[in-house]
Amino acid sequence: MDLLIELGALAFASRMKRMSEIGMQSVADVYQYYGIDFEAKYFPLFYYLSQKGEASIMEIAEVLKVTHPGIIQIAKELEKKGLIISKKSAEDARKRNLKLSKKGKILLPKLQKIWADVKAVNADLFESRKHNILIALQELEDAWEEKSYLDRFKEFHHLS
Amino acid sequence: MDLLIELGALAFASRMKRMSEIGMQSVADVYQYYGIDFEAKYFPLFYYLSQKGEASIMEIAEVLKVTHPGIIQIAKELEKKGLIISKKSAEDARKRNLKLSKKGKILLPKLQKIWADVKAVNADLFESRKHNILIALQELEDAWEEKSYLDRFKEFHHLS
DNA sequence: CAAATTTGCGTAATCACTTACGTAATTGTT
DNA sequence: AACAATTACGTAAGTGATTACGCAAATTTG
Repeated sequence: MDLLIELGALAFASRMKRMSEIGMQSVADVYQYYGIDFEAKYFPLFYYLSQKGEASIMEIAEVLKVTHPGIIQIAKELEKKGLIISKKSAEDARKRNLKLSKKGKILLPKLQKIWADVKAVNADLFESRKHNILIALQELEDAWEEKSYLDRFKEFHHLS
Repeated sequence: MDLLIELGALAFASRMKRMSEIGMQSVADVYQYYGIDFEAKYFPLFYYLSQKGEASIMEIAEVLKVTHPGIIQIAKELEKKGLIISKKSAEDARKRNLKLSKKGKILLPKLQKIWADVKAVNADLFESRKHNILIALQELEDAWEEKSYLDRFKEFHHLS
């Protein structure tokens, strides 16, 4: 008996988490396959810097929708590996700006090639299905933004 | 600019995790709304025991697809709250069996009512969409089981 | 323009798991 | 029956994020 199926929507959160962990591990496997010293968790920050050039801690945290201590931690690791550098902003002394280091810029093309391949495999894995999980996820995120779960719940109770 | 959209499948794992956290918090809100001292993370274990009656640590871990130390931790909390009890198995002295306590059984009907309501709200939230995330998730879990991500990746490379 | 508020960052503690490892009980092998 | 291998459980430490809190710099406002 697969209890997880029986639980259905109620165990949704755990299943999402497990799936996300599998996803992270999968990307880790790919980096290892290429013998590249890069972790899946670095991707959002590193990718954003590769596009934006330079950005402050808070800006990155907001765009990537994580908390700023999370960015600080990942930035610390990437800085230790020499892939990014940071310096105080000239315009605003509160801000610390991050950008790719020379070493990071050298690594970038290799990573971009991997990312492109990952994207292609993902396209096959995700987009070729009748129920597209990426679209489904986006719809759910939008629905959540529009009205909180508890509000939906209360509404349901007034009706029933 | 919404980077998360641009990232698409590549940031899939982080989005899954975030969504799962929102889901967990939502259920927590509902318990609080009812003034019930129960946490979202208890659900899988408590629900399984309510169905199965009695089960060992490892059995639960396998069914719920988490590691056994995870079960031990949650069981510890539930035991402290007096909602479950545990005793060494008579047949196998290595095993420790868990089951609902009297207090747990008294709480159960209230929880079942909440779970039923949550399920109804979820049905509206999840199933009424064009792209059903539960089905999509199931499809993805099945696909993953069938062939690992790295294998897909390698296959893609041999072809390209 | 001084005081109050807000913003950006950093550290510490916490959380819900995990992996790693050790011990005791059971099972399998000869 | 002895010994090896496996299984069940427990503890400790690690992970990748979070919340809570504090300080310093910038901005707002009376």
